[in-house]
Amino acid sequence: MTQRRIAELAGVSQAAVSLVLSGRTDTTTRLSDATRQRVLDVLHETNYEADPAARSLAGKSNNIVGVFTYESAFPAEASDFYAPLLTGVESAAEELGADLLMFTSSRTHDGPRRLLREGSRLRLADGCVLLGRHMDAGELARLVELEYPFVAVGRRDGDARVPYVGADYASAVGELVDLAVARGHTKLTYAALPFDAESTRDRLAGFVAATRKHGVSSRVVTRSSGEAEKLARDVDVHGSTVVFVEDPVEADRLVAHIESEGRAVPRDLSVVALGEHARRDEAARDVTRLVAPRTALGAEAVRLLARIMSGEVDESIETRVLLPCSIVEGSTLADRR
Amino acid sequence: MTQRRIAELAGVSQAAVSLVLSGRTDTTTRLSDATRQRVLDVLHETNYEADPAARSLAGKSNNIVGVFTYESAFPAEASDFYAPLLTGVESAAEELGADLLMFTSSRTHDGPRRLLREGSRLRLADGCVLLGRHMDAGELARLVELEYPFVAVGRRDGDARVPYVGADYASAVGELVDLAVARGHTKLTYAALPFDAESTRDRLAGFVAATRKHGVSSRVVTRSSGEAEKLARDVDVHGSTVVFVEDPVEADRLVAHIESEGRAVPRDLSVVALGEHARRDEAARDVTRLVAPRTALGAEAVRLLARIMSGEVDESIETRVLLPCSIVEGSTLADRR
DNA sequence: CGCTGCTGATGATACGCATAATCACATGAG
DNA sequence: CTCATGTGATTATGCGTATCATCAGCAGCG
Repeated sequence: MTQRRIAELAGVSQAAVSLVLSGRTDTTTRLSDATRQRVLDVLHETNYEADPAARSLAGKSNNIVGVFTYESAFPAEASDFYAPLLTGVESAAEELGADLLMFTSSRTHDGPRRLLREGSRLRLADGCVLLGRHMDAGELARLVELEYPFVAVGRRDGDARVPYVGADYASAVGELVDLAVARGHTKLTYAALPFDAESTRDRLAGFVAATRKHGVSSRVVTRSSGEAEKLARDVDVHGSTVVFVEDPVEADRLVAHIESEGRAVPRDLSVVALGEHARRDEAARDVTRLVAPRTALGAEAVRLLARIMSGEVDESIETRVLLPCSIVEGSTLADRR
Repeated sequence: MTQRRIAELAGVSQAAVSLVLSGRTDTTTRLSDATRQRVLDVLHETNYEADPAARSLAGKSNNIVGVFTYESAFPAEASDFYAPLLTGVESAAEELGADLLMFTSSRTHDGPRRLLREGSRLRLADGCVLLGRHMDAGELARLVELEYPFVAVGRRDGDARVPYVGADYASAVGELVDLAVARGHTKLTYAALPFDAESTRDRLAGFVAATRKHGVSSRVVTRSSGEAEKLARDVDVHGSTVVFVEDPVEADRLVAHIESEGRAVPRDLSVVALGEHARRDEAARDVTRLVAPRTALGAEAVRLLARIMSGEVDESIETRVLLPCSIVEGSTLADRR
């Protein structure tokens, strides 16, 4: 079913059909209400929808949002991370009446997925949301140069032209420090992940700023996962009463380790996690922690992308958004007053 | 970057570029190795990729697999059901080098999602995988008539022309009956869901065939969810020693109810579930059950779709596939010998 | 030399849509 | 009556690609 067929059925020209569909009512393009109605009737009868390929070729957008994940998104291992994001992406897309084009094809034989290898398969989508912990800065820069509309999920301050929607870890970590200080803690240890990701820097910055503000004693150690024992010793040496553990899994491990030594959390040591893993064991301790608004991140990224695509990027639009994290008070931060 | 630009750079015509890209070597379309190489060089330098929209318009496919879910796919409530399916879909698509177009836009204000409302947004995909418990038979029939390539996940025997990949529930239920009989059970009750879905009929058929084969006493009751108590009474009246519960959640409830009455499972009553819910509480009883190969279903559906799309549907291809379920022996089926 | 057959490449066209340019016609003013 | 004006529709064109038909050139052969 094409516009030409519709036109024949309605006894008009193809152009007339296109005009009716576009809904424009300029002075340059005029149609009488009668013919307009005739065309509309046929359109309705036939359930016609314009061929998106042809629309695209003619320079129109199709309400298709691209989704690029730097790893496979659905498998159980990855789904903890991606599922809430995709939930938000999907619901925002649904609100916008947009479909999602997931670029699953871009796996290179060994390395991570690469976006630009895809060439212009990208162009089928009107814009693209980028998900993943480890994005290639070079690719982001090339996307900017191509003037391809996209939004990264997660803070990406490296290139000032990269639009992103991220979680405001700094503030949330600051709040947790406030809470610890309010409860009488004056010696704090921060256990950082040995990554150099944006979010890692962000959390640490929040910690440093807040401890400085309160003038409390703080110390930062960098620890790989699985070193709960070493971490516990580090803390003891410093004499901290609370540890801020960046990796939530590691926080659980630390709690388990402390308790396995016959000490108690938070009586002997308080533990705060700067994140949350989805597969939290229901039976595990309710660790005091921050929770990133993952579903909101996905949804907001799509909405921002929609704004960018609609051409409203007249400087007035803020293309770098931080959403607040929430705090779960939990039961592992003692009151030392 | 277009073929015309490539052509200018290589000093040939646009048609030549297209011919090189197509890789054909007919007698009707000839290019000297020299020019071919020249074009290839330019193509390589520029990282050119054909515009999928134009390709599509010119009648070519784009390696895009459509995915239609009859409900939102990612939210936690639905993700139990969809996540494993999508995992399979994604990995098979990745193997095929295909991208996934997810039709999230087709929500009607109240009712379920409708596929054909989408009109030809569908056509951007070369074919489509349909996921969901409740598909509209009319829509499937229309898709067949449109000769649009698609594959349904889940048995759909209503219309003989509908290709599907489903789980072989009948055989698996039969095996479970075999197991129960082998363990000395002679009076069996089947608690069916009050739906008229294909899979429901399939499971019941397997039960009926197997009990008939063994010549044991069987009885079928239809029970809505949440009626564990009534179900338990039904079973007692009949004097069955084992209940086959179609709804896995209901099976858990039944076990809990029996035990709350001071009776034991499987000592006083055996319970077999004809399915598995993903959110199984780790602490809950390890119910004897069958497990549908959901990830395999998704992957196989995409592979079948790929075969259909490539035009190999010369009757020789089986477009209706049943994959075997696996059996988890669990601990709720007693040995009565 | 004229014809055929072959090779290597190009021109033309269609795909379905959006849109600028154009046209037919009626109406009113001069 | 003629010309400007406005209205309602159509024609023409371009988007980028695939492909068929065509063409120029050249060699072989009678």
